[in-house]
Amino acid sequence: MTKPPTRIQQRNQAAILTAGLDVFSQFGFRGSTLDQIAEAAGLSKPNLLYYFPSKEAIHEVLLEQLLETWLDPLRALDRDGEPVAEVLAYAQRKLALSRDYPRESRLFANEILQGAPRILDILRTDLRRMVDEKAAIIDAWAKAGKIADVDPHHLIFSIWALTQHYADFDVQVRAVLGDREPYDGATVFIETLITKVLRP
Amino acid sequence: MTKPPTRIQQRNQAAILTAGLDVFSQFGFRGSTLDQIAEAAGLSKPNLLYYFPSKEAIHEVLLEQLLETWLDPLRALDRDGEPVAEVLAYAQRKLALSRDYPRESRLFANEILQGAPRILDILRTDLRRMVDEKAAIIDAWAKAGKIADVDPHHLIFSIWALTQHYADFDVQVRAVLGDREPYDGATVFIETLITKVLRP
DNA sequence: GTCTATAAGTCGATAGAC
DNA sequence: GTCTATCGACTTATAGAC
Repeated sequence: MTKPPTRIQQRNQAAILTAGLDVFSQFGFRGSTLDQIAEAAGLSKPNLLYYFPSKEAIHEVLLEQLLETWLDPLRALDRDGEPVAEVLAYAQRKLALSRDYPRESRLFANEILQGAPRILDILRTDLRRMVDEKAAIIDAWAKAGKIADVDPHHLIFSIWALTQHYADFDVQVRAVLGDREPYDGATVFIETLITKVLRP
Repeated sequence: MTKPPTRIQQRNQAAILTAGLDVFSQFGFRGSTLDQIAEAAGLSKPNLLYYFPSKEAIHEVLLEQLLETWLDPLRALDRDGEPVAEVLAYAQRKLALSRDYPRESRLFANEILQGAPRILDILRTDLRRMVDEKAAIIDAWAKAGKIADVDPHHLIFSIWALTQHYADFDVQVRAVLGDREPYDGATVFIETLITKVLRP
């Protein structure tokens, strides 16, 4: 019998995961220390390790939580919808993820930059399967003349690149834009871009 | 009087910088160790520190070398050229950098992800100045009706995002594409995309 | 549940022999 | 120029008092 977590357990576990997300997303797994995470969580280091058995365990939970929701926008792409509207909606959902969950985006970027040691199998199986499936839908739309005939895999890559850039390179984007808010212009630009690219 | 470096010095310094690029680009500054770099360079750790005074010094040289050439493609964008061809050529030069210097791209990505602590000033001054200058050129082309009227800053961001994605997320791109070579499709796709986006 | 204290190992960097 | 040996600080993780 596993006892339900007390309120104090829930609060501390949540604080540790939030702190871990802050630190891991900035410095990557190897560049992060338990001292940093413990301080950000407002706990002592031994107390942190009372809730999670190791540094690796915290990182693992964060990656699992991330992957759970990361593919939802693509999963929602519907072969029975209006083609251009479907791709546009996908890109805007992905951009909203970058805006609302930039730390999650950077956690993912760090993992990929380091060679994806913990999720490479998932990329090669689950991710590849879903991308191939959605690419086939886009290709069918193109062959039916409903959208322009562009490479569907690279179309999906371009949506990933365009949207994640605003989270992962946030510092650079803001350094160049100064006081202007990035996401206002990004929303308009990406809509224009996709509309033009897909016009037959 | 600084003596000219001997052949053995040149060889070891080059080996250390190459090794440092390998390691720093994968794990970031904090996640990298001198042991890793020394082993990759084929030297003992103390011998490595005979050539460079510190870990920071190796990283600093690598970042300087990177920044020297990183902005060359954008610098070459010429207001007197044919507008669409100029932007296309810029994107293809940038894509070639990703293909030929992926470690440099990932070194830069790691630095930005960590908040750009060592180059934030450069981003806010030199980079911003050059982007604003080139954005003004693109804007003038648009106002003259030579290309479509898109936000020039976000156009430049989109070229950065699209091209760097193939270096920084190389593992993911290859996991999804399987055996297909990424850069063949990317070259065609990006040319199509930019042509369509810029068509008035 | 939370703490202090500390074990056990790794890190960047140095000393000194050759 | 290159090595072995090592210092002191830091890092993950554990022991045990409260």
